[in-house]
Amino acid sequence: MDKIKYLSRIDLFKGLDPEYLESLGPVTPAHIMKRKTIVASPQSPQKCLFLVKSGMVRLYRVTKGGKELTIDILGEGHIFGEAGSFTTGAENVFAETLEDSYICKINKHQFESIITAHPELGLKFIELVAFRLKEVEEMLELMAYGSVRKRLLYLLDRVCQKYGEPTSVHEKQEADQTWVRLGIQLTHQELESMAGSIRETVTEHLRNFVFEGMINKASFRNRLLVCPDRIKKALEDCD
DNA sequence: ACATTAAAGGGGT
DNA sequence: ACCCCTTTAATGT
Repeated sequence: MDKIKYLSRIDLFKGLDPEYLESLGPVTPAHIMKRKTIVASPQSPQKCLFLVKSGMVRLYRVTKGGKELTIDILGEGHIFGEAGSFTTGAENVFAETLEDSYICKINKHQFESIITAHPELGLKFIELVAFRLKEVEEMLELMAYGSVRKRLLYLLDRVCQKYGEPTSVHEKQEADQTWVRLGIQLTHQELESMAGSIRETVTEHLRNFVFEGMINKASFRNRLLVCPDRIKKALEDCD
């Protein structure tokens, strides 16, 4: 597929002159990775920056007890990895594809020469990292003080913002309420591993959410329909 | 922890 | 390219 078109969809390169993208083309070779393959691990010899051109990648840590803690799920256009002293996401993180993905790998030198040649990319990069930091801080507060219900609501809300797609006419329609479909398959296991709970509890809460009309699972391909407004309201009413 | 159900993978036609 | 069977994963109790 068209390389430039892919590049323009990467957050870091969004809104840039196509001419720039042309010049970046040669240094951003892409790799096709099959579903369920490890893209990066703490053992990776090289510290690289990765661009997700298409597909889906899950970042997670493994705790001492062998449990996986999902840090984030990245879709098309997102970047991750480490490049020099800048890091997006923490160290000791595994990255695994959730579906067949098209991923581009940039090593430290390539990254540095890109930034040197295009300083405004450096600024953009800082913006992205800063945004991430904000997300993490917010999450931290919630994890420390929030109930499981609150944490789940928060996660759903965030996933909505990231992967919500507008619903079509055939799907859920209600006056005044917008429903979005999540462009991602969220299993109870994954929610558990993000909310730091146990699966049975997640199942129970999700059942309640359906009952309270905030989410709806009567939809194809296991992708939830969510009503973000109601989620937000419930979040405020929580504790 | 178990039973049921749904999805993914593989092979053959 | 399609369908069916087997295996594996997800869900509900």
